[in-house]
Amino acid sequence: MKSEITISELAKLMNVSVHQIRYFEEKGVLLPAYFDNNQYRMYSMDQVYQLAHILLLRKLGVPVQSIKECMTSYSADQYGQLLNHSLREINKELLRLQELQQFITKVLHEQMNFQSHTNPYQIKWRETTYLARWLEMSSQMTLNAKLLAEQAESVPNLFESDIHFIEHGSSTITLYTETEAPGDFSLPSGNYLSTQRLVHEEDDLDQVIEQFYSYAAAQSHVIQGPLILIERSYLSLFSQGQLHYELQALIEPTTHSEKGD
DNA sequence: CTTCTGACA
DNA sequence: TGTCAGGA
Repeated sequence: MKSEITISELAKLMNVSVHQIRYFEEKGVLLPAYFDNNQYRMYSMDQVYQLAHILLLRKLGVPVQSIKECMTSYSADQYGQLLNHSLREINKELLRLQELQQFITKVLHEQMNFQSHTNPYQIKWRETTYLARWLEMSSQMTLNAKLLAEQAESVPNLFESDIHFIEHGSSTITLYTETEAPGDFSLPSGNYLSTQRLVHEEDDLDQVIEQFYSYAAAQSHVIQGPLILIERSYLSLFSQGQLHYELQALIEPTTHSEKGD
């Protein structure tokens, strides 16, 4: 009996597809031990070891194209460098995944937080927040694609961040993203009146803002500083065609007696 | 039933 | 990389 195996047996043994084995052959990295009379490829133990090496190199990120010269001419030292390099790549990937993981949990938390409140208005304690200026525009102007495209400095994951719209004075609105201290601008810690809304049209926002101020007045909250509009476009994932906004404004530490039931 | 080549998405 | 055709 012959000790060689067919391509499908090799594939099953090594947990790869038959196609992939032929592909390796096409690229000259894994030749069969011989061809049977019926043109079937036959593989022996040598090929098994060889394929194991190829698969290992693939896992290390070596493209199939370069595996040939790798296996034929690499010194132990060069393999050391290769291993070191892929270790660095893996660490980068790990970091990327951890950031993604953080983002996902953040979205989940914010989504839960948003859904859970029956009263649309809340008072939130906010620690000092540092903001990085990213774009300034006139109050009249609405944010459009052209404006974004023309902006030279791009924020890495702009639409995964909380974009703060703050009106300074009456004619300009500045867009900020959160950052580490010191930043270009900071929001003081304190109690903020907050409301979160989903809006269809950007124009609806004006009404929400009006309502916000009337509510504050009705509750005798004295608003300090500018209105802060936070856009979380990533939360719109849960609601087709609507944008998620949060309005916040610092309120004066009221001394009203709140312990009445 | 298995594999082969070649083409294609 | 998977899948399909058409032949051996």
